[in-house]
Amino acid sequence: MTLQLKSSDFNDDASRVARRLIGAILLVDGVGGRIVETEAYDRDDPASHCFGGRTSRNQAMFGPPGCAYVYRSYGIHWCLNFVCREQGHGAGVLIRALEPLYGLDVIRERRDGRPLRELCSGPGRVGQALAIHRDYNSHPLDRPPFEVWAAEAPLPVSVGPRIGISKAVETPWRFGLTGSGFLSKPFREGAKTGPSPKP
DNA sequence: CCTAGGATTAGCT
DNA sequence: GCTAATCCTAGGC
Repeated sequence: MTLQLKSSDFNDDASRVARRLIGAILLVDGVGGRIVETEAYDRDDPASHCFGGRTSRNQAMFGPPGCAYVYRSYGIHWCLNFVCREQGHGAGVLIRALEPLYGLDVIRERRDGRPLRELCSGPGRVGQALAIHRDYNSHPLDRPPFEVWAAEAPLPVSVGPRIGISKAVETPWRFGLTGSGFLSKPFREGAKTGPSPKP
């Protein structure tokens, strides 16, 4: 049975939500695919945009869980996060990569005809492929144009340090679908966790 | 007011 | 591996 995630599903630690989102389906106006890579960011986390408290930029992360937090990266890319925890806490999950599955023609056009492997493998690429922009900031994820469907089966998940940050570089809050060809970068060997092997 | 630098990417050496 | 592109926030004065 497939379930559409609602706001209460995001009222939890960002690292747990990030782990649980691996394998979920993300659509924006029907365009998207399977989430294969995420990162968690929390209020008491020097690498997080909400470290140091509320500002005009990060206010969405202090809003209700289950909404989008959209930010501009390097003046060029729009990146999408899912707000976590109870309202006012300040936490989120960065969507770093998708396996593109729905609206491939639209995605290819937005991504300038790049190869399949490069369509959504990186947070800026996801933003471009799904046409993320600032108007989606604070928008609820259980209402159009967003749809997020829960992963259907337990999946093998790799864990490792987050990418592209300069603080808290060792915190292992990056999660990925083990063996996926759509990750932004490979995980170190042995970084696998996931469902315990059946005895 | 001023400005350093960032949860990145693409293209070139 | 190196770095330009490009914007705008956050923090300092």
